[in-house]
Amino acid sequence: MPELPEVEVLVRNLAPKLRGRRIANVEIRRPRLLRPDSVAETRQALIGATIRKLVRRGKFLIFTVTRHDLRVPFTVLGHLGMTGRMFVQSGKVALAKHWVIALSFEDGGRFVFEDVRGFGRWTLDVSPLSRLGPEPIGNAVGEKAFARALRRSKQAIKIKLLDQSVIAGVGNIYASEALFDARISPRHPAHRLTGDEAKRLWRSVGKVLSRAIRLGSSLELDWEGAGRDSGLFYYGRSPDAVTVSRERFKVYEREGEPCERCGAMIRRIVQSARSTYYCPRCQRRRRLRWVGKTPVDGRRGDL
DNA sequence: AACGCCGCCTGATCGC
DNA sequence: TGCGATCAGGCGGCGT
Repeated sequence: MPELPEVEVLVRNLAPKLRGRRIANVEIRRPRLLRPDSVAETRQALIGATIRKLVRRGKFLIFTVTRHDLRVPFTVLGHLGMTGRMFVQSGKVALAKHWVIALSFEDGGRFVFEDVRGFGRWTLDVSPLSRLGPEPIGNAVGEKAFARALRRSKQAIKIKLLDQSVIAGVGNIYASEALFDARISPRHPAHRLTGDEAKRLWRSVGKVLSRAIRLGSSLELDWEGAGRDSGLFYYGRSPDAVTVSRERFKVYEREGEPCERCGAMIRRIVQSARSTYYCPRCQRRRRLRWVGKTPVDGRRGDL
């Protein structure tokens, strides 16, 4: 599933290929991805427009677009959902099997958004951006807001890491990976994390995501027509994708395998209908001792 | 305001 | 072997 690192690698790859290209035509196969816009609105806005810039925020792709008849640039917000892919094609290449949106450029090239399940987004509505929490990398001050959000919630910390208003860009894979790195139990109630644990977790999230970005850029994958220079990897359930990606994860989808730190068997639990993987020995809950009405950190106990 | 739950969606895999 | 059931899960919306 595409999370922050996958989107970051994708954006770095796409940005130079899209910059300055003028859109001649827009084809839309699944209008649902445009919500709340209509096909007509989208086509009217984009045909004749030029892509100027592409950046990432959380798991969103932010396209900045200009038009001769508009004084100010506007924004298209993209999201890969669960199964989205995007690539730029040149020459005569067949459209990908599950293409959902295709932009033809005046120079003959093409931008393709492919999405098997159609959970992605492609919209002029930028309101989702305002609900995002702090960027976990390259953001020295975000830790404060992150820690504050954790203090407000009694939910398990794993669940909070998936909440994009708490921290932007973390998905199911890297939530487990970050908690393993920080040695924090996925079941620990968010508001019970100490200041030190919150700081450690924030740093682990940054570390795990940064590493994934580094690894992503070193891998090749030939997306239909995207070319072998794409420097992209894709995590999926097909045997090939798993082989490519699995080695990057220390706990994700490793139930029953030994923890690389302590050798204990990695476990899988279900939280909010999503799989969580963790090491039951490295990631034990603190056992709280109560002195009167005040919790005091005790030794690490069982889960 | 926090939180649980549902709907969306299709391909791979499971179970009988 | 065949086929229906189940699983995978990001996110917006809705009800409590």
